[in-house]
Amino acid sequence: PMSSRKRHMGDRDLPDPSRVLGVFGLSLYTTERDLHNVFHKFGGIERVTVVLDAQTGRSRGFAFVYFESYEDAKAAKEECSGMEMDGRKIRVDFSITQRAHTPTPGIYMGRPNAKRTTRNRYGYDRDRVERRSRSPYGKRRDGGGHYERHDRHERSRSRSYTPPSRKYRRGY
DNA sequence: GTTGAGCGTT
Repeated sequence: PMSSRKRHMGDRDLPDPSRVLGVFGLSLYTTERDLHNVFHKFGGIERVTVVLDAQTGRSRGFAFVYFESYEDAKAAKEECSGMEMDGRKIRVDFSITQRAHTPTPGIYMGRPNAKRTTRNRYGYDRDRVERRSRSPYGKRRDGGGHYERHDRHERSRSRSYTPPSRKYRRGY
């Protein structure tokens, strides 16, 4: 929608305005409830999501706030960026992504009713997965739910998908 | 109460 905005040199990759705000630099103790309390003053909110670490369940220090109207999102962004919450200066911007990532993108999950053996204990055959990633099969049988697809939106946004498990495990 | 850059799970 608003992407027809003119872009100039030096106008980097600013996120397109939208109803979704990304909130960064959060304290680990700031909750969705806290965020709602602050942001709802600017208008109707669809939902607030603090992104949690899958392993520990702790906040990863950022969140997404879905407004019902773009105008309210814009106002909230302008008013709240730089504001202090739980001792931390937060940064608020329009979100780049519009939704959470699809859980399992482009991975062959094996035949749904295949036996789980030692080699296949993950619920899918790992060898097949690797084989496929090097040279994908021509025939895809998406109808059977054998393949989980990366949805179009995400695909167009991300050049190379990196599984969260690898991306966020930084040696410790 | 990590010391802190970051764009996402069910």
